[in-house]
Amino acid sequence: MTNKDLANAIFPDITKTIADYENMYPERNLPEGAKVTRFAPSPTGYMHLGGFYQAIIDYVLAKNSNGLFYLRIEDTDTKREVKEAVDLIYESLNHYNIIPDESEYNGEIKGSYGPYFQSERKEIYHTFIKYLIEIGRAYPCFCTKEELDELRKHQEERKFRTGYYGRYAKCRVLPIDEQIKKIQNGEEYVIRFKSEGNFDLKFKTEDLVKGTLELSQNDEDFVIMKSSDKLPTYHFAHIVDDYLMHTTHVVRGEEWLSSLPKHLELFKAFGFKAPKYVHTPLLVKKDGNSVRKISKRKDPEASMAYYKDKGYPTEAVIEALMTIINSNYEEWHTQNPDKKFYEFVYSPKKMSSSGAFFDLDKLDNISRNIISKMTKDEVYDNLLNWANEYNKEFADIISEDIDYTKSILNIEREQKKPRKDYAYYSDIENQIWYMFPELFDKHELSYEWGKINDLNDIKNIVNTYFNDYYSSSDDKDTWFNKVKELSEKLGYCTDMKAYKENPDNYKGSVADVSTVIRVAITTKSMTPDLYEILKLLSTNELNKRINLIK
RNA sequence: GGCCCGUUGGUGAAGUGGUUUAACACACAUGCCUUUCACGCAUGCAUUCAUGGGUUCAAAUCCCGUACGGGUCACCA
Repeated sequence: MTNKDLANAIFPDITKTIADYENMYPERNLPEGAKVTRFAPSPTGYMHLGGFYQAIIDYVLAKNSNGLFYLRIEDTDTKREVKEAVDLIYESLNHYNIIPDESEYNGEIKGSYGPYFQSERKEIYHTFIKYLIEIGRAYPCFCTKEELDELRKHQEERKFRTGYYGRYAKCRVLPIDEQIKKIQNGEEYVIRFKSEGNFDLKFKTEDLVKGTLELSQNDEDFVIMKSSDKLPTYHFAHIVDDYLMHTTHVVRGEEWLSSLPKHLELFKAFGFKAPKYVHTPLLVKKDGNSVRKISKRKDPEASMAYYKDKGYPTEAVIEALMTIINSNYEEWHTQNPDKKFYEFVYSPKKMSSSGAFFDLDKLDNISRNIISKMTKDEVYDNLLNWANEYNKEFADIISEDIDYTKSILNIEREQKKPRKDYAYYSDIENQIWYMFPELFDKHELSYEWGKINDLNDIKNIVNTYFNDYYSSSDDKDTWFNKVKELSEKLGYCTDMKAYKENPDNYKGSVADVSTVIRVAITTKSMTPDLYEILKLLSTNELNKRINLIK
């Protein structure tokens, strides 16, 4: 009985060899230095910010080098799989226009290195495992869950390192004929890798972010194929897939660092060259005094859906992430405003090696700048897209008179330093509702009167102004001169300098009068240019609002 | 607990032995501008790089210890 007999007993139907697959998936025909990267999420829930952040790195790395970026779905854990997760992954990438060069979705396959779902690659994995068994580097293990629990307990009590290794790996010394007999008897088993490493020996390896690492060799006979569905574990699938798909750079979270020795030993066992690794720092969050990994459950902003729901421009989210990825991105971007984010040359070395804090304030600031630089048409289109999905009622209102809505969005926009009122699309309604009669009528009105808050004074100012002074055809200077005339007539100071020097000498200033008019019409004390607002509202609407003040 | 990684301001960080009195951006504060707000402008915000020691003429930068934080120790990825 030889290892070959054992391999055949386990995989009687596998007839292909590794060489067959190597022929099927030849070296990619790419320019010198091209990087092949992949985003390899497991479909266990929604699209996580941390995953997206890695996808961006993959994408930029590929684009930087005229390489290729593909999407591989790591669905080997059937228990944790969530149905819609794959859709969410695709939708998110699509929303941000991070389009993989190769992928598989809804039966549509792009690329010839697939399948791109691990669950469809079983036969490939089995071929590679079969080879490992044949050369004596993998074996079936019949230990039960109870036995393994027992082993761990035993090790913990003695303060030994836990795990299935060395003399604890009892199944690795089972005679072959016994192994075959158990299999033929239908006993449950997993396949384990037979490690040749020595934990007391260290080796050096390079990580593109962390630099040189000194790690202990792996000596664990870890599971490479599960018993239940005969699917490989992550460790094994990673080696096979990234080898056959010719991945040159593996970008993943630093939580994988500790299993690197396992992966490296596997590559070595096959005689394959390992890819370069980019272990990215985790995205963290301040929680009281402690810092923790950003969490799906506790932090809504961990989900990519959060940014879409709120209506952040996609460029803003990407820019915020790029800033974390390489902090010199921002400077580069200001110097190269017309370049695409993926033209930025990403440097893993420049990446911070500690956990990065994703700052929502910073995102808002970036987003305000981006929206402020859009044309009114762009803002309108983006707003409408967002509203159609998340605020139908508002979508209807802003679609009624498109030009009118655009005029509102255009207030103080076409100037060298446009206003930065909006950080995200869901915020816009809060800031312009008073421009729409139907929203104004529905709104519970609370007037933010300022210094002048006596109702008689207010009514006097407003009535006199609109009866005797205001004309919708006035230009801006005339308009403001009239406000001044009114102020003068009513005894308010029109010279702001003089007023500020001796505020007590006056009952108020032209600023206070302006505020009264502003609040009377909009209810708010802080709005964009009042002149523009008055010009946009109809005379009827103005009259209605004036009469509303009681 | 073992192993691994990390620690520069409220945040992202620049910085790899001397031109750093620690860049830049965000946030915050104050002032100016201004009919409000926003914008813009100006100023302030780490006498110090977790901490102790060492190497050196010279250290945030190199070495060692300590503390703290994080990751990982599954038939999960």
